[in-house]
Amino acid sequence: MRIVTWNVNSIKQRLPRLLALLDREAPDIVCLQETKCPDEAFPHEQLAERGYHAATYGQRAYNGVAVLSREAPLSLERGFTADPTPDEARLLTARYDALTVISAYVINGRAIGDPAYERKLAWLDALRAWIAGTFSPEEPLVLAGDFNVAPEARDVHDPAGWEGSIHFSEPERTRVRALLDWGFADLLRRHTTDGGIFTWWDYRAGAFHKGWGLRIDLILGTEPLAGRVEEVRVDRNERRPKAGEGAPSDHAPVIATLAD
DNA sequence: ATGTCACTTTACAAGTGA
Repeated sequence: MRIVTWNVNSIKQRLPRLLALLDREAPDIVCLQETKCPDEAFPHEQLAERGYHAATYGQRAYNGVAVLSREAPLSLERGFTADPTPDEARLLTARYDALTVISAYVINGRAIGDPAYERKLAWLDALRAWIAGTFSPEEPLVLAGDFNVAPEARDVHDPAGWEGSIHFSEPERTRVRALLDWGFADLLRRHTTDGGIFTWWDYRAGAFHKGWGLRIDLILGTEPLAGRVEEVRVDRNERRPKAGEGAPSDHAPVIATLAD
């Protein structure tokens, strides 16, 4: 089984690259974030031609998440109980026979001390509480998406420079650890201990070219899935300006392969 | 720290969020 997560920064802008990725990787599950697309405008037809069902929770202009799958989900849930920002389309749960998949787009937070930063921490607290009250670590569950948090120093190109900044403050890292403590594994860390693996590079200042990246896109899985990890990699090529049709997202896809 | 991108609107330029 292959699971992908990708913050596409507009499904409309990234559709040619997404379709190419489906052809190239043949994933079973794809979690998308920042689709920036109302549900009725989602490109369902092009995806159906590739054999994918698209479960969507979108809105105009901002946010928006989706789960693509070869099999139609048994049920869907948009948002979660006690979401502090219920008007923002940031979380979608799709249930299948073999597993449950959550696609999440965590609040960016802008800067330490910004009201959005406090909302980010509260959102992650509420998410953990909902997961703990809804699921079991014994069941096959995936929580994948843009966490807007780099978990550890090895996930940051310049840890000393980033320490205490947005995406790499201790309160944010504590929230990610709380999810791991509940019973998730960071699937990439089941495959490799290497540092310097990044999933996001700022569009500005030539950050990608300079290697100024962070690993903030994660695929978390409970043990029934984490125990089956064969490989987890980042498709950095998707971040290159001329690698595909159209401009790149500022995020690269994360691709996990699990034993069947 | 900021050399961009995608989106929106009392739209052909400027503000916003990231």
